[in-house]
Formats: sequence, C-alpha cells, structure tokens
Amino acid sequence: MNIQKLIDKGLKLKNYPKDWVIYEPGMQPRFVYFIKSGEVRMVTVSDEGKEFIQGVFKAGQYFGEPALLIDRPYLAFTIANKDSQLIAVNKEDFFELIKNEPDFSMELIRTLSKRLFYKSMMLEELASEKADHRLLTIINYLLNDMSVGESLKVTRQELADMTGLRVETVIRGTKLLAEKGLIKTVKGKIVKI
Amino acid sequence: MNIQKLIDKGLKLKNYPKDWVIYEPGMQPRFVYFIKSGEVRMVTVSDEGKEFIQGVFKAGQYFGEPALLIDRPYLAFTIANKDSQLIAVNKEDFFELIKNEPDFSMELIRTLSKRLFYKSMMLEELASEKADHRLLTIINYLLNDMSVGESLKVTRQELADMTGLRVETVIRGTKLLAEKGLIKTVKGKIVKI
DNA sequence: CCTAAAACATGACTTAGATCATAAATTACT
DNA sequence: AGTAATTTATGATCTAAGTCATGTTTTAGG
Repeated sequence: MNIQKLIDKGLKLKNYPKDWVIYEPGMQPRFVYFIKSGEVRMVTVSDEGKEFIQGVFKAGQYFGEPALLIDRPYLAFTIANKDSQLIAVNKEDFFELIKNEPDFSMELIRTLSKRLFYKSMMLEELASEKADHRLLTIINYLLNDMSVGESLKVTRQELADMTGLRVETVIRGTKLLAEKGLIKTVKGKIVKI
Repeated sequence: MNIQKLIDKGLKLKNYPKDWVIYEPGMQPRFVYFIKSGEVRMVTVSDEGKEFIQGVFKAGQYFGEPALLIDRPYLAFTIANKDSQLIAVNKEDFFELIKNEPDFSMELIRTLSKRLFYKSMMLEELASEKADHRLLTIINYLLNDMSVGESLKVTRQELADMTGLRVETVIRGTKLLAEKGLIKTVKGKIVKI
C-alpha cells in the first residue's frame, strides 16, 4: 500500500515519540496503523515481566490488522522504537481498501503469509531446539536481507527477547557460535559473511 | 470457500489414507489443499526427531497457502490423521479464486489472521511461560469451541507435541492443574466445565 | 574528551523440565 | 472375553539454561 495514497485520501499523519505506547493488550482494535516513518516493535509481556518481541515494523509496513480483522482484543503492546509518523486507518476505511484496491488485498494476503511463515519457523525453534540452534536461526534470519560485511544492529538483549532466552545465555551462545565459526563477530558485533 | 463449488469447476477429489504424507519440508509448493472430509495435521520435526504440531485442519478448511503464496519451500510435514478426501488446487486456479471470488479473498484474509493470532499466542507461551501455564493455555484453547461436559479427545502426547513439552511433563502438569481445580478430569480425560 | 549509561562478559549456584526406567490402566481388535 | 497395543502414571536422576552477583567494555551525550 502506498502511504501517499492514504494521505491523498485525506487521512491524517500523527507523530509518536520514541517509546510511546500505541496500543496495549486487552484494548479493542479500532485501527490499522500504516508507518510513514520510524519504527515500531510489537511485544508481549509475561506475568513475570519477561518481554517477547513478536515483530518489528518499519516505514512502509502496517500492523494491527489481525486483531481488527477477527475482532479480538490485541494481545501485544506496540511501542515506537524511534520517533515515528503513523496513519491510523479505521475499520471501515480498511475494509474499503481491501474491497476496492485489488492489489492491496493481494499484498495483504502475501504479508500475512510471510508473517505466518516466520512465526511457524520460530514456533518450531522455541518448541524443539536448544538455545544455540535458536540463536543461530534468528541471527541468520536477521542477516538474510543484509549485505556482506554489514553488522547486525541488535543488542544481545533484543536477541534474547526474540528467542525467549536470557541475555547471559545469548552472550554465551553467540560466543560459542563464533568460536565454532558459524557466525563472525567483530568487536562483539555480529557481521554478515 | 465452498468445496462443492470447486468440484463443480471440475476439480478432482483425491483420497488419502490415514498416515499418508501429503507433503514434506523442502518440497516446492504447487497446490493448496481443500479438505472435503477427514483430518490433516501439520508437523515440523527437529533434527533430534521431536515433533511439533503446527496445526490441525478439518473438513471445510484448507492448508498449504502461505508457502505457495510467498513461493518458499514447505517447512512442515502434512499428514492425514484419518482417511481423507482432498482437492489439490494449483497455483493458477488458486490465484483465480482470490481474484474472482471476492468473498473468498476476504475469507482467506480472515483465516490467515486467525492463524497468525494463534501462533502469536503460542509464541508468547513458548518463549516466556513455564510448563503448567503453557499447558493450561492450550487446554483452554482446545476446550473453547466445545460444549460443557464434553471431553478432549487428544492424548497427552499430542498436548506435548503442541506445547513443546514432554509426555511425562504433560501428565504431571495436567494432574497438578486438576488438583488446583483449574481443569477437570474424569478418568484421565479432560472435561469442559 | 570525559563521564554516565548501556551493553557485554564471566563465574558460581539453582532449578524446571528432560531423560530413563518401569509399571498400571485404558483402548482397540480378533 | 481375552490379548496386544497404546496411553497414562510415577519415581530417580541429569542437565541446559536460568538466576544472581560482580566486573569490564563500548556507546552516547554534554
């Protein structure tokens, strides 16, 4: 979906400062959010306060549709990772979009499929694989759309929050993977080879 | 999607006996499968042979679209749980369906959203919660669309394969949950209250 | 450039759940 | 009904990863 199109339709941009909570678990979904600029993370938090990163969304992407489409309260927090500009599209407008923009409908199906694929992969990992395997899998996933020499700009804590592990375990794990030559690190940063 | 409609279009039903493997990880997706009758389970298997149930599909449902839509090899096995009748719809026909049956497109979006929702919930569980919490969550999920007094017809092993736990852990866990009154069991069977 | 904060590191100890082994209870089948 | 196969049950270890405590290094901001 072209963000400009939404703006042309008269939808308003809104600014969200870094760390702003866009929505919370339990809230009834009213909008789908399109990202003009910035970055948003979607996290669930367990009773004991442990965070799990369900996804990260960047400029050009949108989030919040599944809950809206099946009419169930959100189950995650979405929080601005950086200062961000979003367009909140309400239910009716979103359904209009699906109906009247045939390309969008197809694009949405593909997007949902991609996310489903990622979640299936992660589920298998969390259910069956041990720490190092899990770690290697997301690292490779994150490195996938990067160019050789580039380094991952995620912290060990974030890797922990994506894998359900603890920082210490991630630290020890990356070290081990680097020793085994399965990943390359330069001054602690994980680098694409 | 109405299965009858597909049959009317001239698509052929095919029989799959119980335990038949419909597709395997690594295969290039060519079809979306609609279930006329029977039941299919989708499982991933780790290197050490541990199975994880990604989903169970029943009559009227379809499976295999995500991989097809994003053109990536399957990552799970799909296996007939019972003798089943399926219709394999090829890529072109499936895209036709999306384009020309406006209701189907919307239905597909909803279906994908629902599955995404379930996977997000399970990811949070596997990443952050401990055994008993995980157990209680799927048990409640499974009990959800059942009527009071009815009993779950899944084995402890299947619960284990849905939660990433081991049978023994599931057995001890359900016992504990029953003692705490969080679930009700009758002769080992978990019963909806 | 200097300081504070964030991120990374490492050792010691604890624990939830896996693993292994063995048996009782159900269920399914001839 | 009787036997085999599956499922449930339970105790005894074992171990990967969590937890806690205390550094060191890197990064960011004035």
